[in-house]
Amino acid sequence: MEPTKDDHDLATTLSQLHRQVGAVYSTLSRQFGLTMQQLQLLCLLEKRRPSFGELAALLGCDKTNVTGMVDRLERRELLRRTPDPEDRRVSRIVLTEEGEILGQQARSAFAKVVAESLGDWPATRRRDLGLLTQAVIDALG
Amino acid sequence: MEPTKDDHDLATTLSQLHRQVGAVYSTLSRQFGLTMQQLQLLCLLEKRRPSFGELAALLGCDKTNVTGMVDRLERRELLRRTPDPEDRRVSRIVLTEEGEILGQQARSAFAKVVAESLGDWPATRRRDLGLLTQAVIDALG
DNA sequence: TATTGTTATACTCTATAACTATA
DNA sequence: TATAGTTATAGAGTATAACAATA
Repeated sequence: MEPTKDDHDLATTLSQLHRQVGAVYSTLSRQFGLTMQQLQLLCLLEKRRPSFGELAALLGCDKTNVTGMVDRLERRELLRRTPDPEDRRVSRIVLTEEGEILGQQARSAFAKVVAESLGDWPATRRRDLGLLTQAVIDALG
Repeated sequence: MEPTKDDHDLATTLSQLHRQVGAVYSTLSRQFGLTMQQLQLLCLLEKRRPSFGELAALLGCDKTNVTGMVDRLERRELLRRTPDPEDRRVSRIVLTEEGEILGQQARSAFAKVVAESLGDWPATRRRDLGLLTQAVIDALG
């Protein structure tokens, strides 16, 4: 399907949003003494205990990168490698208590930015935004 | 302002969208033989000839990084440094013809993804998405 | 044989501090 | 003196290819 002018405009707007949200993440991650990728990784581990391959897929990067990222976060005791009882090739990545707390704080910090930016929006507008955003996620996925 | 549960949910959804769009960019940039940051830089130069400081602000990174990024893209003849006639300390960054074409192709490729994903949405829904996205950008900015 | 995580390598991105040339 | 771009340095992210352990 060839993109129309309207598709281009929508794409530009989505790009700007992506850049804007990235800027927020960048600021937050520095406040937590983490890189953006580390912050993203920690947030992804909420209620997950993925293998290295699964985490690579979630992050959209190669699995060889995950080894180093996990090394660095494990050195700071924010997460742990644990063996998978069903397949001895597999290691699962689990947050430590400290990592759990930091991830929770990071998610709250981002929610606070949302609250401060969109807190005075009418409930219907906020609901529309949530529904449309979810729809875009589904459509892109 | 303290975030409500609803703020948390909205934040989660916006995070997912950010990750999803990032995945699209990641795929596209590899198709163009560029890193994601290089692709973003090229797209930013559409109709702009920023100084190094201005480009750093647009990218949300330190100006020292820009020197290297521009070096690498200049080596590939996608952009050029040009002197600013009004201030001899300043260099302005300008796309070459080749860079212009590549940037155009990249923007079209992203627009094509949008067309393929959201092309069958009703016009009103697309307009709502555009307006709400723009509103979020303004609110966050 | 195929898959999981790892290592080695090379390149890129990122921030800090110190430098130069202009203003 | 202040600012714009650069350099040096160090750490982190990224992809490719080759490898050991396990399936």
